[in-house]
Amino acid sequence: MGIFDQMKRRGLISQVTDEALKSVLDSSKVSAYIGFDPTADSLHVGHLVQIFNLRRLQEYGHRPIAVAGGGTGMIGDPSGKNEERILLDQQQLDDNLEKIRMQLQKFIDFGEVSNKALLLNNADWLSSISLVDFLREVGKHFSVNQMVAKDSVRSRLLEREQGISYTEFSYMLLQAYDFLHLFDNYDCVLQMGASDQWGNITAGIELIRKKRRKAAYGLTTPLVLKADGTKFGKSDSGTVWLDAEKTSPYQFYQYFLRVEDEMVGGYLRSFTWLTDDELEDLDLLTKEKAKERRAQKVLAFEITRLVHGPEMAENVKRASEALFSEDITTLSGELLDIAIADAPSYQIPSLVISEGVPIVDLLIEAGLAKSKSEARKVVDQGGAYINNIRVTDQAALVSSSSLIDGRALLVRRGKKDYAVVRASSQVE
RNA sequence: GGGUCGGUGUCCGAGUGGCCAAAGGAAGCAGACUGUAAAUCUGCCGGCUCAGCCUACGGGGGUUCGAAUCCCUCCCGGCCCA
Repeated sequence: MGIFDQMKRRGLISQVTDEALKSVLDSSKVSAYIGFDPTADSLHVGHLVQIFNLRRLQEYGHRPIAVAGGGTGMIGDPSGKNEERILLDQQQLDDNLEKIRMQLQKFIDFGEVSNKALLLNNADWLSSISLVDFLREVGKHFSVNQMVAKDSVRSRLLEREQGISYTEFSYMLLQAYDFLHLFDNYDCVLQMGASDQWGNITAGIELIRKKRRKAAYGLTTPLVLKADGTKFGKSDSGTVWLDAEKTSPYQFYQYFLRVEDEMVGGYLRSFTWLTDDELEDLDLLTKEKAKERRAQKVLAFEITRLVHGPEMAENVKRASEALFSEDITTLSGELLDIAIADAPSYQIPSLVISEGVPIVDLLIEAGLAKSKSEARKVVDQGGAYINNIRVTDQAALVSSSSLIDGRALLVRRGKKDYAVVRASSQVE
């Protein structure tokens, strides 16, 4: 089965500009690109669909091109945004770009294979073109009438309170120019992206058609959503990032473990390389033995493995199992260490804990509450636990007697937020 | 530049001199039920040295016993006109 059918089967295709794309992909090796604007210092799970698509392309022998938006990032894509963005400064963009570059390299092979991937920065060609040239070469081919009709622009035009600046209005032209540039210099004939990129992608295809009289293709993937219809990739604590510094592998794993039944099948298809048979088996298990959450477990493990590596996936899986087991206190010594090695944790000098630490302070120190008021409320409402035992007294002191194996204890807030508190011998 | 409407807590959005830490909704948090799911129900939802105090209704200044509410000024945004 070709890549097109494979993607289709997995529900990864929202729209294509031309059905002929299938035969193009099946009968030849092409170059295709996806752009990533450096709007933050890390990519997040929402980007994974696109990253994995590049990877799929490569597996099928095509050449993936990842374009880092050093140039377009300076402008700001209005697609999917209902308000004008704040412009990022150069320094921030550069920093972001560098981090994103590092992340992309983990997923796509830029090495010595014949169809090795390319990583380009559109600032290289966008920042050098003069405005007058750009308007003559690119702008001339677009009618404002059509641009205004594009979803990303129209919604902003219709909005009462929020307009759109000329800067953002121009964004689609820059992206169109990117495609033209890649078409000319890298034989790139396909651009992919999320469905909100449709307008920008077709703009590029039109530009190529008008200027070069050649065909280029576009393919969009469905926007990944959560069961409640909101955007995927936002957890309670915010965006789920790929950067382990911003979202710990433990939290990352947990996010996918908690995916709703009705979404898990789709996520497995988007984010893993399981075979059709495996997928169907898991679908069935979700349906008939939902309680076991087999699919969620596979999803969480697989995606953590892809993003953070097999070893880390194993560790956080173990940590999750240990933390959520009832008899945490019976775990001891070595086993405890292994279990909680990659759980969120912080250290507290043993001298301090031997004097007793107020539960309220402990919750804050462990990062489970933002203020004393919040911590008190949690205790009041019965949401505070030490070693999985509920603490209801606001004034309760936690002392060394709570330490498991004399070394660590477990603080929990609510059902699922844990922190491991380790006692350290040095006093700082 | 002119006119006009607007800027309220995480977001949306009421409030037009005291009863306002500010209606309502959403989000979020905790609890119950479950499966670390969804739905539902209950409570909470600015901070603190917590029957009190402090900080908050774009910024600054003023009027007043008292302002989110009135006045002045500045900043920001929408729309219309130039």
